[in-house]
Amino acid sequence: MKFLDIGEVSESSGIRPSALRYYEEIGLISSISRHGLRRQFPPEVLLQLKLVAMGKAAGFSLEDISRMFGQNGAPNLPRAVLHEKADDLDRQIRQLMALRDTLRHVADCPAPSHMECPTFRRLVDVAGKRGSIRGRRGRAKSRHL
Amino acid sequence: MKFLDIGEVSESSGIRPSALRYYEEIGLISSISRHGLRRQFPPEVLLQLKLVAMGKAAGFSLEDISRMFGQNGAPNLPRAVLHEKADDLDRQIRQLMALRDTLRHVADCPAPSHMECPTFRRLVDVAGKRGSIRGRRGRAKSRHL
DNA sequence: GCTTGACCTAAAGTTAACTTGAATTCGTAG
DNA sequence: CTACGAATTCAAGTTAACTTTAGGTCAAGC
Repeated sequence: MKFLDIGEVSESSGIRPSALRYYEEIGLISSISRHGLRRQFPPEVLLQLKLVAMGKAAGFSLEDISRMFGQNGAPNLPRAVLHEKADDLDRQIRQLMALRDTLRHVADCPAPSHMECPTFRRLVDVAGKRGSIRGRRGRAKSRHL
Repeated sequence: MKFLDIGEVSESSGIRPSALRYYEEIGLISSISRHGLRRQFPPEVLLQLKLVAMGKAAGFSLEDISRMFGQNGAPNLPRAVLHEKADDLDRQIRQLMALRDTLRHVADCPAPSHMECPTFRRLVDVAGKRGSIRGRRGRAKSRHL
């Protein structure tokens, strides 16, 4: 039984102990037992935390993330919903690629006002004309489980 | 001179008037004049808001975004920094793709515990072993302009 | 046995990004 | 000219995701 205490988990995940305690409090991860007062984490927690990091990078709330991969690592969302989320991610990826290209363009284009540069405008106009740009926080929550 | 008032901007951007006022307050966008009390926005504001949406989807703070594309639409960051941000985005895109694939995998894989599924573990292990996973908020701000 | 360092809890504080509410001001249509 | 609706300001409230602080606990090494 090689369990990790919070300092080790923090060290190798790069997440602060206070955040790890918070994650446990909200049920995102869980420690397996205590050694005295100290939480003992199973090694899989590191993989879970990686998933959490990916979810955060995608802008999901911790609540969404724990619904996607229940503390056990198994999702408690129906397949269809997971596929929807994957589709959302595809849209978001296209947006990020557009932003990346835009950034590189503005870094290199010598035009004084980008607003009139056709290349710039074309870049910005990628990623779907209407809708589907799910906000990163707030009301979006009420819209999709 | 066809200017837009806040309701029209809100309507066609999907952003609430209160948010638009907030954006103006923090200098992210700016109205050109007033008609009575009412703000008049130039049409380019819609393009700017699209940029803002892309930046938000990437997890940048509004402050970061306004540094990237000053209210004029011209960035006030040096080229090198912009390229760095583009590189960050590339890393993030790879992460989102990994998450997307993971999501599709868990939706379809019938294994009871994903933690032991090799396909699952491989998917999660994409996107760089160490570092570079810039947090979405908080201390990261102090790290990179 | 005592100290030390890593951990603990509970409660309060922080920040970004908005939203809400209350009281007020316009311009336009009738 | 008056009423209406869309906008305005300013202050206060909200939420997620943590961090900070204060005071306490414990196991391991000397």
